Parts: sequence; C-alpha cells; structure tokens
Amino acid sequence: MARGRRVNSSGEKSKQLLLEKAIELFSIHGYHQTKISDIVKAANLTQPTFYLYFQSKESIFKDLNTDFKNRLYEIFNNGLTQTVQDVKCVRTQLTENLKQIFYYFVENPNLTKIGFYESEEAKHVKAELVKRLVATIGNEKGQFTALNHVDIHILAESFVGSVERLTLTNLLTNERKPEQLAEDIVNIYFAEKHELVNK
Amino acid sequence: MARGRRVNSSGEKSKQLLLEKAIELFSIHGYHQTKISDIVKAANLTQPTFYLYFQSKESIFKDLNTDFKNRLYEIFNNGLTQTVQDVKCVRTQLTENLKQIFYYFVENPNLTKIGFYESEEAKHVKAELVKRLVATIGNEKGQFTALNHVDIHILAESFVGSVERLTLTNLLTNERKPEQLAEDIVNIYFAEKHELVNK
Amino acid sequence: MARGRRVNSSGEKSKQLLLEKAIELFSIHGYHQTKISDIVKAANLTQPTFYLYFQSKESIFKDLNTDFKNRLYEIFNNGLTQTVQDVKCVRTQLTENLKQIFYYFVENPNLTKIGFYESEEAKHVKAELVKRLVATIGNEKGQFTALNHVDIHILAESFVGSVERLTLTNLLTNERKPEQLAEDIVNIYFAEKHELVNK
Amino acid sequence: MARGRRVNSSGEKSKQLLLEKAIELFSIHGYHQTKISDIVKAANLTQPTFYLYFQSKESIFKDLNTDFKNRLYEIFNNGLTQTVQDVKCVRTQLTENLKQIFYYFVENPNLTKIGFYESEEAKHVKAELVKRLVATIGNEKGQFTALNHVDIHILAESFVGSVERLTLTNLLTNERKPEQLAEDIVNIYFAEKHELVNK
DNA sequence: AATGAATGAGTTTTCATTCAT
DNA sequence: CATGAATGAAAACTCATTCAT
Repeated sequence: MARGRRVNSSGEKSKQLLLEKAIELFSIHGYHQTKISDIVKAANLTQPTFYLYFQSKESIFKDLNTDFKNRLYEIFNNGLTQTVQDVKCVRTQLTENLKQIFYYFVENPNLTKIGFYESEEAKHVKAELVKRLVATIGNEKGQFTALNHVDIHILAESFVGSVERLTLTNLLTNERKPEQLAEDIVNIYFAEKHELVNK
Repeated sequence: MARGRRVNSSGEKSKQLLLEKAIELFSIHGYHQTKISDIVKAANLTQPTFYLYFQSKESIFKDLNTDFKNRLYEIFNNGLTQTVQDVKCVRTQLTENLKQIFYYFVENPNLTKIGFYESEEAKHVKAELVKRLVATIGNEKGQFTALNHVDIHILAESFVGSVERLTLTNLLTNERKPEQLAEDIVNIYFAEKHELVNK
Repeated sequence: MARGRRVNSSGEKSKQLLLEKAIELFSIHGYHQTKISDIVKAANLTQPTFYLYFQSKESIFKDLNTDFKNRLYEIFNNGLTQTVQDVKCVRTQLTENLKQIFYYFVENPNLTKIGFYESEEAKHVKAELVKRLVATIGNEKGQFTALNHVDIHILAESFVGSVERLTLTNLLTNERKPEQLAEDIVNIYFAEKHELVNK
Repeated sequence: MARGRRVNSSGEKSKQLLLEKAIELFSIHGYHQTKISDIVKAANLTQPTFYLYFQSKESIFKDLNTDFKNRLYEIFNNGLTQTVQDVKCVRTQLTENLKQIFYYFVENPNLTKIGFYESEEAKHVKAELVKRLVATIGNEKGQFTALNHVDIHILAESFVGSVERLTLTNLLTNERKPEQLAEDIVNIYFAEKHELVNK
C-alpha cells in the first residue's frame, strides 16, 4: 500500500486539519471520550502523523487551551486600554468589552466550549475575568444603588456566572446575538440610576 | 488479605463506605480519572466487592446523580408549596428557597460537585431550576424596575449562572454562609423599588 | 438477617436439589456457561451451601457424568447377559438393548445431554458402546449380506453415530418413542435376508 | 519486546497466523478454554494486535464458523448440480458428494472440529445436510428394499449421524481415506438390490 | 445446615504511543 | 511527510471459592 508523503499534502495543512478536528471532537465529546484515533480518522490521516505535529494527547489539549486563553486575555487588555481614559460610565465600557468577548466566542464556538468549560484552564480564565471585573467596576459601584448592599467580589463572581451560563444557553445556541446578550447582562447588573428614579 | 468474610464486616457498612469514597473521588478527580481500583483502595476493599454492591462504574455514578437530583427536586417542591399562598413578595420566597438549596449543597459538598457540575444530569437539573424560576418570578417581575428591560428567560438563566458560580467559589469554599449568599444573590437580582426610589 | 439451618430443611434434600438444578442448567447452557451462582439461585440456596455438598464445580460435573456412565454400563451388561445364551438373532438382541438404553435416555433427558454429548466422558461412553457392539454383532455379521462389504468397526461406529444423532433429534424431542426408534435403527442396519430375497 | 512495528512484519501475515493459531487452539481446547492470551502467545504477538484484526473473541469464532459453513454449502451445491441430470443412481451421486465433503474435512481437520462439532452453527449445518439428503434420496428410496421400512427423515438423520461419528473417529484420525469412508457409508445405507438378490 | 460477606486470580478489551518503512 | 504494524500498561469486570457467623 502507498506510503510516504501524499500528493498535494503539506505539513501545515495537516497540522491545521488535526487541530480543527481535535477542537471539534473535544468540544462534542470531551477530552476523555475523544480518542486520538477519532481525531486522525476525522482528519483522514493516521496516528503516527498526529505525533508528527503534537507531542501527546495532553499537549494538543493544552495548546488549544493556551491559544484560547491568550486570545481572550488580548481581548481583555484591548478592551481595558481602549476605555480606561474614557470618562464614559462603566456600563458602556462593560458592554463593549462583553461584546468583544462574545464576538470571539461566537466565532470559535467549539474552542470556547473547551477553553471556557471543559478544561482545567477554564477556572483560571474565569478567575482572571473576575479579577478584571472587580478592577473595572470597583470605583464606580457607588453609582448603582442596587449594588450597594453586595460585596463587589460576590458581584463580580455572579456576573461571570451569568456570562458563563448565558454564553452556553443563549449565545452559542444562536438565540442571542453578541450585542444583545452583552446589553442584557449589563442591564441586569447595572440598571442606570436615573432610569429607576424616573419611574 | 485472606479470602472470605472479614471479622466484623457488614454489607451495609461496606456499601456505604464505597459510596462515600466514590463521591469523594469523583468530586475531586472527575468520573474518568477515578478508577474502581481507586475507590476500593480508599475503602480498603477489593474490586469484586465493589461489584457486589454496584452493577458498574457507570451505574454507581448514575445512582449518585439520581440521588442528588431527587433530593434537590424535593427541596424545590417543598419551597414552592410552602410559599405559594403567601402574598409576601418574591424576594422572601426566593431567598428562602435558595437558602434551603444552599444548606443542602453545604451539607453535601462533594455530591454537589458531581451532581451540579460534573455529570450530564447537571444540565437537566439547571434547566429545571431555570424553569421553576421563570414560573416563580413571572408575575412579579413588574415590581422590579431594574428587570423590566430584560427578557425573563435571560434573567432566569443569568440567575442560575450566578448560583452556579457562587456556589463553587463562595459557598463550597465556606467563604459565604448559605443565608448570606442567598441574600446576596437576591439582592443583586431583586433590589427593592422603594429602596431605590428613596435615594 | 436469618442465618443457619432453615426450618424444614435437610441436607440430603438440598444436595438433591442442587444436583437437579445443576443437571438442568448444564444441559441447557453447557458447563462453562453455567455458573455456581446460577445453580444455587435456581435451588434457592447460597454459594457456600453448594460447597457443603460438592468439592468444586468440576467435581459435581464429574459426579454427574460418572453416574450417567455407570447406569448406562449397567444397562449394557444387563442386556448382554440376558441374551447371550439366546439363539435368537442379533436383531432381537440389539433391538432390546437399544430399547433399554433409550428408556433410560428418555427418563433422564438432561443428564443424557450432559453425559452423552457435553462431557469429555461422552467419548469414552461411546467408545465403549462401539466395543460392545463389535462383540455382539461380530459373529453374526455373515447373516446380513448387506454388511459384508463393510468393516465391522466402521459399521459399529456408524451405528453409534446413528444412535447419537437420532437420540438428539428424535428421541429427546419426543418425536419417536424408544421402541420405535430402536426398531428403526435396527431396521436400517440389519434388514433381514429373507425379507430382501422375497422381493 | 519493543513497541511499534516489527522488522519485516506484515499485516496479512499476522492476521493469517492468528487465524491459524485460533483454529488450532479452539479445536483442541474448545472455545471457552482458549484464551486470547493463548492465541497471541502461540502467534508470538500481543493482545492488542489480536484486536487489530478481529473485533472480539466471539467474532473470530463466528468468522471461522461462517467460513466453514459457506465452504461446505458450496460443496453441497456443486455436488448437487453436477449430478442432478444424471440418470445414474443415488449411490454414485452420494458417494461423490461425500467424497468432496470428506476431502474438505481432511484438508481442514481443525476447522472441521470447530465448525462441525464445537460450534452452535454445527447444528444448523447438520440440519441442512439432512434436508439435502432427504431431497436427494427421496425418489430413489424404493430401489433399496432395505430402506422401505424406515421413514426417510429417520434415515437421513441416521446417515448424518454416521457421517458425524465416522468423520471424527476414522477420517480425521487418518484411519480411512475420504474415498474409502464415502464408499463404506454408502455401502451401509445403500446396498444394491441386485447384489443382495444374487446371493 | 446454612448464610452474609469477601477476595484471588484471572479475562477480555482499550488506547496512547512508537518503531520500521 | 506519512503510513502500516505493533505494543506497554492499564482499565472494567467475572467467577469459583472461602472465611466468619
């Protein structure tokens, strides 16, 4: 039977293909229920080829998660730096940041399912999100009376919990668009003062 | 170890021990990384003994989850019926219900980690929670101006997300007591009108 | 839970029951697919009780087969001695002997399935049958022209083969009575000369 | 043994080797007493290699039996069609058919022990043989006076029983050649009329 | 005489990984 | 670059058998 390099093949292409299939299968079946043999079968390649590009099953999973995390942190940073000087209220800033995050999630639904839910890294990612949230809303909390009674850390954890669940049930299912969901969440947590008083 | 019955051994005791160790190990390492051999080792028993009391690894896991789910649904039901005639506002009712749930979680932290996070059932449990929440807050939403702009389903999902995350990060870590956390969450979602207007 | 000797129980009765159930299950499912646990379940007893009466799974099986073999050899012997002085032709003697064997088979169908088919002993039993057949028909073969061309050992083996198969397909299924089948087989192998010539 | 491909190894060769060893061991020790570990040991391979070529222990056994059956049925069919138009008597036809079957048995003694004796399929194979025999000798029975007194189904079953036993005791032990045994059996069952009358 | 409880010693099967080509 | 062939190491599960009561 034919062996060796295939016509029209290229290392990068194979690696990319393996990555894609891995993301797909990991996201559907989870890490443990996804076998290397499944991944290479989906990519129409063989097991030794997998080891040509990745050290191990664990390492491809880690790579995936690192990519996800790095990209997400970039978004965090961009969002922050963009609006830090801004006098605009937290609402606008948060909404904007959430939108960026959601755009990324929607564009990479499978990777999100792994990096934001399935992996160990997910915990760190969410903890980081919480940390940044605390920093962002820290000073401005006073604005929102509704929130005066609640510890800011609790609030931030709650917020991340909302993001976590709504991403899964409404964003990745396409029941809500990134913009909508971002506004919804911000509306829940940061109903504007004037709006309430006006009633 | 010699064969046959051990001195002072009792079936109920062994089964209970296995269950406890299983819950503990599943909650720490997850289903796939927990081996039957780990469970029996922790219980100071052997593998055939495991199969004396449980059909399979899958079945003990399912049993665990069914127990968790059933007990939780009981709490849901009790909570609901208790306050249905009550004219008291949703706040009070929700707070009370949450407290009961949190009490259960705190008393069974490991089982909670399995039944509310690790298992497939967890999805159904949370979906059910959402459903009941929608029913509970449905009529009363008008009261809370802050919530007027958000679809009630989104709100309920968000609420459950908050519960999910805060249970993990604050309740099961003993950083918040059940009563405190219940009030915190209700305060976040249902700041009372008058309170706001008074400002 | 209750332990110790049951009311109305008697060792012999339990042993007998176990034997019966063992015969039944071995005959249906074979030696390897019958578990001790199946046997005691069928007898409504427990595993240690089994070992009270039998040394091992292998030993009960051997016992069964020895019983079968011994009883069968008795029948062989009776048959032979009864007719040895008889000047009557082999036909009559063989028919009678076969009938006795078949009576025994029909009365103990399950044991027969084990001792004549399933076990290693079966081979010896059949070999013995062949040996005795050779002795019986040896001198008289000349009578039956049809058989002149065939070696007597081949003939005897063939005969036993017929018995073997017909027992299974016609006797134990109750499609033929012992007398009928005995005559059929003898008719096949020992059509009388005059009968043929008369045509 | 080091991991990975061996020097000079070939899949087809390994599969064939496993098959051969499986046939050998199954035929000697039977299905239940033959372990996968025995088979691979005999083939100087390892257990995972077995599962590279066969789905399970049961499946290799079934495959073996299906092969045996199919080949045998082919022989049945060839035999029948070859002689159907032939006016020659049943004797010739039967002898020829038996010879073909016996050739196959002798060439595949171990497989025969499995497919004609050990397996569940064996029952069907023999039932089929009976069916075909009935069809073949149906019309011609009248010719052979000896057979007039016996039901044709009994006769066919008896015939198959003879084949069954003689194959085991005389053919596979090389005490009789296929041609001899075929003639012997036919002689037993179909002594020619004239031959008898002439005496 | 009988049972409740337990285990020693396997058995099949799986999967990530690696060597030779 | 890629594959065919193979395996080390472990996993779940089974069953005859035995000890303590």
